[in-house]
Formats: sequence, C-alpha cells, structure tokens
Amino acid sequence: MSAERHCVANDMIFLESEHALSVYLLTTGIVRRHKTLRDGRRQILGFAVPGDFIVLPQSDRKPFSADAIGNVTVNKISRASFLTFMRLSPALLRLVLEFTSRELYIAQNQVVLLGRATPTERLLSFLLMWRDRFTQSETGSTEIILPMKRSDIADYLGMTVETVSRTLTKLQRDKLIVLNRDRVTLLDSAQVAMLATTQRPS
Amino acid sequence: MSAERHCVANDMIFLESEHALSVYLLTTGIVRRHKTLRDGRRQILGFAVPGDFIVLPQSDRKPFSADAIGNVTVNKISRASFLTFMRLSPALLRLVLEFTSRELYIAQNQVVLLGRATPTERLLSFLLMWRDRFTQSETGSTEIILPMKRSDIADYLGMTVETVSRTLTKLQRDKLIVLNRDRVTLLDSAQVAMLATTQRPS
DNA sequence: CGCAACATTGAAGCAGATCAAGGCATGTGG
DNA sequence: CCACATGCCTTGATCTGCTTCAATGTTGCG
Repeated sequence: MSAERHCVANDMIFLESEHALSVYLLTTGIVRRHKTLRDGRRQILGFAVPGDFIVLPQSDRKPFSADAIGNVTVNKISRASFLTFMRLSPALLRLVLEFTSRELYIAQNQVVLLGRATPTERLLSFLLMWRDRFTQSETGSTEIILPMKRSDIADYLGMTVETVSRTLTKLQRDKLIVLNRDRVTLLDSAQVAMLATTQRPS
Repeated sequence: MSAERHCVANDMIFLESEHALSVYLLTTGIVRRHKTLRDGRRQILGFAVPGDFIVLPQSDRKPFSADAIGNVTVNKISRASFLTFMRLSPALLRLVLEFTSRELYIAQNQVVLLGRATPTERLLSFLLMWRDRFTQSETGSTEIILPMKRSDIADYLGMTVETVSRTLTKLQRDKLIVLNRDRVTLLDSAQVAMLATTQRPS
C-alpha cells in the first residue's frame, strides 16, 4: 500500500467540491472537518486526531471540507489502491467499518447536542468528549487543552463565539471549571458529567 | 443465517439501555430511531424505511431507542450469528459498511441542519430528503406523504411542533407547497431545492 | 512598542419557545 | 344520526435566551 508521508501546515487539504481522490490517515496534529454554506455559515462536523482517517472512500459522495489546525502530518493513499487493498483484506475492511461506526456514533451524539441540548450542556459535553478523545489518557489530569479557536468550538456546537465565551465564564463563576487561555481545568468532574447530557463513545 | 420474521405494531422494539442483542432488518413500515434525555427532551435521529437495518452491531455501544410508526415487519437475526456471518462473508461486510457510510452521511447532513439552518431550510431539506428516501421513486409525483406526526418532525429537526406548523403554513402562503393533512405537494421543486441548504444522499 | 488576531463583555433586538386557546378530523356511545 | 370526546394540528400572545452589534481586553509577535 504505497503510502506517502505528507506534511501540511495550516493548509486546506481538500474541498468538499472535489471528490475525494485520496484517503488520508492523520499521523500528527489536528484536522477539522466542516461544511460551509454559500453564505458563509459553517458547521464543523468534527475534529480528527492522530490515528483517524480524515476522509474515507464513501462511494462518490462529497461529504465535507477539511483543514489543519496547526501543523499536521498525514499518510496519503490513493483512493483506488486503498479500495483494492480493502477488497483483498477483510481485516482492513473491518477496521474501516469499525472506524465508520464510531464516527456514526459520534455524529449521532452531536445531533442530540445540536437538536436538544442547552449551551451549557453542549460545552460540558464537548469538554468531556475532547478530554477523552484527545488528551492522551493522562489519567487523573483534569486539565484539558483546547488547540482550536473559540470560533471552532462555536461552529462545532452550533452557537456563536459570544455564547461560547459567555457560557464558559458562567461555568467558571459556578466553580465548575477554570479557564486559562487554551486550557480548561475541570473542578468537579462528577458534576460536569452530570450536567453534560451525552454519553461519550466507549 | 436464521432470520425470524417478526410483526410489530406501534411497539417499542428496543431501548437504548439494553445492548442490542439482535440485528433487525426492516421489511415493511417505518421505524423512528431516537434518543430521549431524562427530562423528556427527545431527539429523533432518523426514520428507517424498508431495506434499512434498524440497528447494527456497533461493538458494545448503546446508541438509541427505536419504535414503530404504524405497523412494521422486520427480519430479526441474532447479533452473534450476524457477526459470524459477517466474518465469513466479505460481501456482507461490504454491504454493512456501505449502509453505515450512508447513515454517517445522512447524520452529518442532519448536523449541518441542526447547527446552522433556519426553520425554513430545515423543513424544506426534510421534505426533499423524505421524498427521495421514502416515496418509491414515483418520478414526476410532487406529492409527499408524511406518515409521522408533526411532533416527530419537530423532534427530528430540533424545533417545537408550533414552529413546524407555523413554518409549513408560511411556506404554503409563499406558494412553495400545498398542505393537506399528512400530504405535502411541492409547487416549485427548483425553488425548494434552492432554499434547502443540504444536499441529499446519492 | 504597536499591530493583529483572538477573546471577553455589554447593550439591544429578535427569532423561536412557551403558554394558551381554538379548529378539525376520527371514533364511540346513546 | 347526532352529541361528545379525543388526538392532533394550527393560530395567537407573550416571553426569554441567543444572536447581533459594538466596544474593550488580552496575548503574541514583527
């Protein structure tokens, strides 16, 4: 499987308009996947962390755009050869299915968040999700690093930057978290988990 | 693959709390999948139509509840034997992957809808989606049958029944649709597609 | 230092939620 | 066959919370 190693810095990786010609496996850094409407409204679908596929060869749909937050490195495999390999190897097929199922699960949780959760619930769920997803299982550590901007969080949670900011400061006033630029410390994990509506992926 | 044929009428099929012990393939009728929070807020994740899997064996997650709208018949296969069969047959594996990918695509469109679309855009996108999904490709027919209640639509689109109703009547005033109980006729499909933000699955 | 980018805070406006009432089918029993 | 009940949908009035608009604060970097 001829995989090239690529290095991208704050660059657009691909647009949703172009049919994905390659499969990318993220090795380091963070990538955000989003859809942007004509008038500029943006919805972030998720953040890919190392080990994630950025896009999968889902027949001929054009699902979203993706770009890097900071510096990233990816393994790039041509779509064609990836498909061939998937055809030959049921193990790879299973891996891809497992990944896709997990993505579906996450997306469905996001749907609940966007459809029915309050700003506070969204933020807290996001913090927990991000802690479990990104923080390299530094167990015990309650400090969460948020490498993305507030506007990214807003566009992920379907709110405005202002509401994100206000909600975070409110949570700080309520002694649930401590804010520190791009760091957030959970003061009462139990309470936070209580207030966050959504379960996190296993 | 020992598949039993089951008949269910307006019944809860399974709860999100129980780990899915079976795989269900919907043969006739419509099933709604949803998550309900403790306080009663409900978010419908989607409507399954004949040919859809209702739930897939996604490791040990407990994704959602499902129940029937009207009468449905399903093929029920035990989770264990389905997994075995999937292990033996790459073709089935590929089918399941294809189905899951489509679900993911649909879920991601729903995320955009819930995160960034106006009530009008949500309703119109929903109508188009439902037309393509459910109406058995009666091409040319612009009449869409909505077998679900307004409250189901509301819970699918993250709004209230009242807003659904008001938005529909507004669309009728604007000569885009005609309402008739559980039937909706699109008067200007081109305009409707224009105003609906989301693309439909291929 | 001084600019640029991002974050926070404040004030005002408005869209959608909530609360409340009425309408319109379908079904049931007298 | 009509009176009434029930379930669902629609419509109206009010209210609230989020967005919008605007200003100020903070951090990092040339």
